[in-house]
Order: sequence, then C-alpha cells, then structure tokens
Amino acid sequence: MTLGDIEFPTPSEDADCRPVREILDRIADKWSLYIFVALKDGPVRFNALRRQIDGISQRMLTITLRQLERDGLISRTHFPTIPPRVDYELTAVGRSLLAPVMALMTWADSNRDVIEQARWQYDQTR
Amino acid sequence: MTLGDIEFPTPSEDADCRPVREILDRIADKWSLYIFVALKDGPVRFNALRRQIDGISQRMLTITLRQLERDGLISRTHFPTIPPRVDYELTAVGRSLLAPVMALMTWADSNRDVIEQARWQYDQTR
DNA sequence: ATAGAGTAGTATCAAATTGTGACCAACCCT
DNA sequence: AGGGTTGGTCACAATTTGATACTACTCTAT
Repeated sequence: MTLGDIEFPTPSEDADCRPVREILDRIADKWSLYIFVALKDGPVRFNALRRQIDGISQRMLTITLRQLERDGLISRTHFPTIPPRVDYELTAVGRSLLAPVMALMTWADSNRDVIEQARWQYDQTR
Repeated sequence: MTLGDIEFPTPSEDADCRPVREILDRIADKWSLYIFVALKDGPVRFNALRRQIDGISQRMLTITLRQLERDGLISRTHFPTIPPRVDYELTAVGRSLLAPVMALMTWADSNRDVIEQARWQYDQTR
C-alpha cells in the first residue's frame, strides 16, 4: 500500500461547502480551539478562562465566547450574585467536537520537534 | 457512564504549551486547513489551488504556502518551463496531519444543521 | 475610613493582519 | 500585434485584533 492509497473519512463529495466553511472559520480562528480545550473538564468562569488562555484579551474572550454560544457549542450560565459569576460549559454538541479537536492537539504535541527542525532547516537556506 | 467521564487522548499533561501553540496557530488560521484539504489527493499547481479555494487572495495563498513549506508540511516543486509551473504537495508529515484535519471537516459537515439551527435560535432571542 | 482587589464585562483608539488591484517577464495562439 | 497564461511581488486600503481605561458593586486589609 502506498501513501497515496490511504483513505480518509470524507464529507460527502459534492456537499455544498459554504456551510462547512462557516463552521470551520469559527473553529479554526485564533482562540476558539484554546477555549475548547480549557472547557474540556467542566464549567469554567470568565476570568479563570482568561488566566488559563495565555495572551487572550478580555475583548476577544468575550467575542469568541459569544460566537461559540451562538453556535450552540458552549452554554453560558449567569449567577446574579455579587460579585457576578458566569460559568461557561461545553454543550453536548460541543463535547462531540472535543474528540477531533483533541486529536489535533495531540498531533501538534507529538510533531513539534519535527516541525521545529523543519523550520530551522528552512531558515538556514533562507 | 456520564458524559463527564469520557476520556480523550491528551498531550502529556505538563508539556510546555508554547511550541504546541506555535504549531496550532499555523494550522488554525484562516486558510491553512483549506490548502490542506485541497492537497489531499496529490500535487496541485498554484493557480489551481487559487481557483479551488474560494475567496483566497493570491497574496494570502503565497504567504500561507510559504509558511506551510517552512513547517515541512508541504513541498514546493518549481518547473522552469514557460509559462512557469509550481507544484505543491503534502509531505509525509503533512499527510499524517490529514487524518485529524479530515476528522474536523467531517464533524463540521455532519453538524452543520445543528449549528445552523442553534444560530437561528440564538438570533431570535437576540 | 479608605485603599486595593476581584467580578464580568464595554468603549475607544492604536496596531497588526488581510484583501485589492496593479504590475512584471516570458512565452503561446490567432 | 493583441490577448491570454504562468507564479509571483508591491503599495495601499479595509478589516480584525490588541491595549488601555472605565463601569458598579462588594469584600478584605490597613
């Protein structure tokens, strides 16, 4: 068997790609993946997410959470206490996305040396 | 078994996350995933990619291809003919990333109705 | 009593990223 | 000779993201 023969699970061939694009553009943006991973073990509060996801601004965290909520991937629970408390949690649909997302994370983790070296080699030849 | 008990493949718990972030930020940008999918069946020429990936600009295609090449995920082959011909192709490492990427695509494809509906519902309540 | 920190945001403006259209050189076809 | 193809690059405009400050309220420490 050559590498070219490997079969991958594919979406139906002639599917209209636009809706898929709209979904992927949400998942594959700068922050969504990290929010996903941060929520994998259960509900997390807003500022806890902010501390956990290094480098995210309050603004982008709010915006990205709203979009994920709109897509039904996470749920937002507001407790009207003082100080306010807002929990974010993966929905059932969101959890079903966790498997492919974690597969991607795992790939990235186990291939970082290879990529690091490829970058170094590329930069040598300019 | 409750949903909370599902175990996902995880990168080593205390791994330094920065290199993983650098890799994911490349994969999870606006165009890389689509380039990946476009190359899944074999080498494709520059302008063929441009036609296949709807909405990408020549500039972003060039930039993204260079970055993927730097990471060793795709290879670039230049044929000095007239008119010039440049083939882009997944490397072995690139192909190993294809499985998780296609899993993501497949998820997006099979969940688009659910997400479409969630969006509609969210927009109703504003 | 008062200063400081924490809560979950919003508003405003600057900085970075991405898109747009023009341009290139070398050829082929009519 | 004019128009089309190839794979780019360049300058500039539009969009997206980031940084900083601000909100209103409470609890804790000085």
